Amino acid sequence: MKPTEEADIRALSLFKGMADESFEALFRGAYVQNFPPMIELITEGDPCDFLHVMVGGSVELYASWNGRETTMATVRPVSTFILAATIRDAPYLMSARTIEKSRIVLLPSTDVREVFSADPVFARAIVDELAKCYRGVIKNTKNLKLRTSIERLANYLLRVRNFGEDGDTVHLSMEKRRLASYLGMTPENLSRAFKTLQGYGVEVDGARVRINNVDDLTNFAKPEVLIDDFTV
Amino acid sequence: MKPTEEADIRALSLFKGMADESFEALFRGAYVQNFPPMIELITEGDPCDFLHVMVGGSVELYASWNGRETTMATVRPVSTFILAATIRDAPYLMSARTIEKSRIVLLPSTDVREVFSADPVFARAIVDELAKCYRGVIKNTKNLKLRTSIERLANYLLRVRNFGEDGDTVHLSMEKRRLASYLGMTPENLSRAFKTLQGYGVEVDGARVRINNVDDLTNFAKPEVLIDDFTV
DNA sequence: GAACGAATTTGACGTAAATCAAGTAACAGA
DNA sequence: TCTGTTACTTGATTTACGTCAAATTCGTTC
Repeated sequence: MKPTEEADIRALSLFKGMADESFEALFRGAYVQNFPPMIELITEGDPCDFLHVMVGGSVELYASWNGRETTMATVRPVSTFILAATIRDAPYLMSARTIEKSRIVLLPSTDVREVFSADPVFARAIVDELAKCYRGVIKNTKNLKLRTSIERLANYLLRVRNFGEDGDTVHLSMEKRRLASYLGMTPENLSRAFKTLQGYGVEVDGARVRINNVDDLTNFAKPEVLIDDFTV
Repeated sequence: MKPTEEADIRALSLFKGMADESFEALFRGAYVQNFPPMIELITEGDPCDFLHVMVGGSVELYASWNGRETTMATVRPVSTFILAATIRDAPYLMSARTIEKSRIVLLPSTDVREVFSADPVFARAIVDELAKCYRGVIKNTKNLKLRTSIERLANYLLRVRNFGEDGDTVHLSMEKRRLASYLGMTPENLSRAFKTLQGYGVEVDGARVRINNVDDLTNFAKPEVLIDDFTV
């Protein structure tokens, strides 16, 4: 692991406050690996052997049933994934594959659970992280059950937008078909949803999206802290 | 609080292993209250002052947005709700109302957080509980995104059924309109979904449901551990 | 047990979204 | 630069689901 990477990981809220010796104990048994794109990292149902820490690239978490598949989340550096399975020593509920070339630190689950027992600061951080993740999924459920697909897209755009003088812009950070799946719709429907949002000043050019009239779109999307603000 | 109630609460996985003095410290500031039906206990967005422990009755957790409303869960004794908000000292993401006359123990959030810091066994139990809740919500998301409403109903029936010699039966433990909302559909559609499942041997008579051909229904529903088994 | 109101069911209909089938644009590799 | 592949878009169609309105059932109160 490169020193800058270690510093980045150490700065994560999950590891920030913990004692140095705990951090060392945790990362002593760590593997760092580089993966090519489209590699299946974990498979749902498999036992959970490692806590994963992203340090480069991007990873898609997805789930399947009966031949269907849906994107649950995309993970980017620097962050961890599959904390809950690690803690409970339970099988993965989701699969993960690299989207692009990715660099990932693998922490043996047993080490995580050991350090958890030994370091109360780490324990507290894990609880905070888990509670945050839980609340994130609850918000996602509200989003899915209370909104139409067009409303979900509109709120997504508002959430990931970059503010600008002459209106706001969005760089779609994933392929449209993946975004569609994440938002719970088909690629065809996403395409049409973008068309509908043209009526609210949304202009699409490949992965570039312009929001020409933020008020109009906001008025339509009705974003709300308890659904769309992932910091609360 | 009645002694039998205290024993029931003590037996919850969340409180089972903790030291007696921690348990006492936690329940010293507790209120026990009886609520009539249809009382709004908590409102989404409000600050979280208490961890709630159900000891009698039943409570609906629901969420609203833009005039729409959806049932997120129903809680029954003996169990807790809104642990994540308590831990993070964050606003409620869901509202709660009593469905029937209910008896609830209210633990001040500050006490929960204090005892959490003092008792590592309790801390560990909270982490376990949170991880379990998190995984429950993930399963729910998979259910919503990967299945049609009829498939969700079929799997719900299989999950809550009581096994019997001459086929299995289900007692619907909530009104159909609430079940519909929980499953992400309208009451009208639930009614029609039941009709569709007649073709797979499902017979409905009020809140009583008979599953005449378990194999047929299972074959259609394709239940799966990683979605439908809430113990894993 | 009669009467009321609420929940549920049913049917007709409208809307949202998935599917199917081309076609077009973007992109990677030769 | 050409070429094959993949993603994206568009239109036509089907399916799933929601809405509306009316009946029917159910449970509760008097």
